Amino acid sequence: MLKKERQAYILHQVNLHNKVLSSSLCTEINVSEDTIRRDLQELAVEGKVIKVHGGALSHSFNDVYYPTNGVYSLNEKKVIAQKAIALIHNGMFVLTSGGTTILELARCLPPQLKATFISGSIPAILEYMHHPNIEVILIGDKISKNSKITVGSEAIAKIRQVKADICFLGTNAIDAVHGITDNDWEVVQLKKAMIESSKKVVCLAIAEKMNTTQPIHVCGLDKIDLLITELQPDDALLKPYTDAGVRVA
Amino acid sequence: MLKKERQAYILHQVNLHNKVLSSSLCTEINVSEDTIRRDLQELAVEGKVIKVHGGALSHSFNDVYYPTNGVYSLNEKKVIAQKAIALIHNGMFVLTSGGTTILELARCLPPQLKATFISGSIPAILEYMHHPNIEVILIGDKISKNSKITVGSEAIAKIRQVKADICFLGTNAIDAVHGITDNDWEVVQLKKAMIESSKKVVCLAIAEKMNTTQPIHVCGLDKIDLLITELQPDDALLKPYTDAGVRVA
DNA sequence: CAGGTTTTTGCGTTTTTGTGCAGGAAAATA
DNA sequence: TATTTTCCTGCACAAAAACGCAAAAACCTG
Repeated sequence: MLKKERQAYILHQVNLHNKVLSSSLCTEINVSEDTIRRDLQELAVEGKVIKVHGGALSHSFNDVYYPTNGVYSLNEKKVIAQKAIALIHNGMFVLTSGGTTILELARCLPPQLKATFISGSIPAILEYMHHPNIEVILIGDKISKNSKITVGSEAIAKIRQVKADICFLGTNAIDAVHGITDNDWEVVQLKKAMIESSKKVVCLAIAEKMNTTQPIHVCGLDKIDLLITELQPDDALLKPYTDAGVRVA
Repeated sequence: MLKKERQAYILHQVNLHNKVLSSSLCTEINVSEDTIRRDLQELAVEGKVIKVHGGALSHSFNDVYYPTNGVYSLNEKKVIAQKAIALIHNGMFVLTSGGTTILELARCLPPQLKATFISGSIPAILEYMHHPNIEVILIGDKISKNSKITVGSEAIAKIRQVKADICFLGTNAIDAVHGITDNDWEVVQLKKAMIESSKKVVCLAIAEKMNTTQPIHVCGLDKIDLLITELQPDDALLKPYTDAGVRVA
């Protein structure tokens, strides 16, 4: 990895999360802590980041620190993302839907990972594009402006053509009886196709979405190989799902 | 292998992967590392690549990580965008390439306009999505990270399926003798397909790009219905093109 | 086409750059 | 205050770049 490349990655991380730890960066990029420190030093004198003890901060950090907004339930989603990332290995073909949880997954992908990501979600694609080592395949078709995802028969046909190793579904509603449900007919069609085209289906859901339903049926629990939430696997909330035969993490 | 040939190959690799290592290039092309270094040096002073320790980076590398602030020659591009917009009417199917000029066109679209825009350029698509009344069709395929556009046979096949009313091409180089040329093989393939799929081909170019050439041929002037620049139609610079039968605006 | 010039390329040698490591200083934490 | 973490300095080593040089190829040119 080139020096400039590494610094660009660091900068991207800083701008994304508003802060970076030198300790975590050095394990991510697999260089010594000194190198990271020197990089942060350089970026600091260039005015790109603010260097602090233990890492660096984004310039806009001061502005966005007090309002604790950002993405809704960000920490929960980070936990989910980390669990999901553990399932992705080099060389895999990964199919993903859209949604903020998927977005967080995209942001947290380790830079050394070499895999192919396939999606029709514009925000997700934008994140994948920033990654140095992953190949990005975009599913094309008409764009649904509110869900920012490509929808339509062409998109579904394309998804049917791929055979992915794993599929990550951001979930709007999941319930032990009704399985996964959603509220956008076209998005549901896509998710169905994605499930059919993947060897393994992983469902990402924050606990809040559990035991809720939406009007349109996506699939039953039997189609789901793994359910990832921010909870501990033995949490009582998850029992109905394990009882139904779904693995949880 | 000729020197020019080699440099074109290097440039292509840089544009394709955003970076090249001198070490890998010299084994690929089978020349000494010095030669590669000299090539990269030359390409760097020509502004084609950014030379760094260990290899070189694409110029658009930075854009991938830091959002492009000041667009180059913004005012000229605004003028061009306005002229182009005058050609778009309600109900039209519009095919566009990528590039900052196209982006400016996207930003300046009047909000009442109802049309369908088709593109594989991610930045362009993002702009179109913000528009209240236009339909957006995204051409899918593998994403080229440096040009932020989808490239590949699937994308070309999709473009061939459409029959657009008008096609706007952002232009890297145009010349009265060689016509339109570019430096990325895959992007050229797309542009060719777009030209074939459109009733009318409009070429957008800032004057600076005129009378310059790039290694790869896109099309001759005979394919172009209209050439839009920021210049007055009777500007002397445009004479070679009007003489060749191209309408200018 | 002979002779000279320029361009291009490869090979040592020297210099610079990038990186990691060790030990002590400084800062945060308890 | 004690202890851990982070930081800084100097140093060593390896990789890459710069430089000078020479051989070879290409190219003028009368």
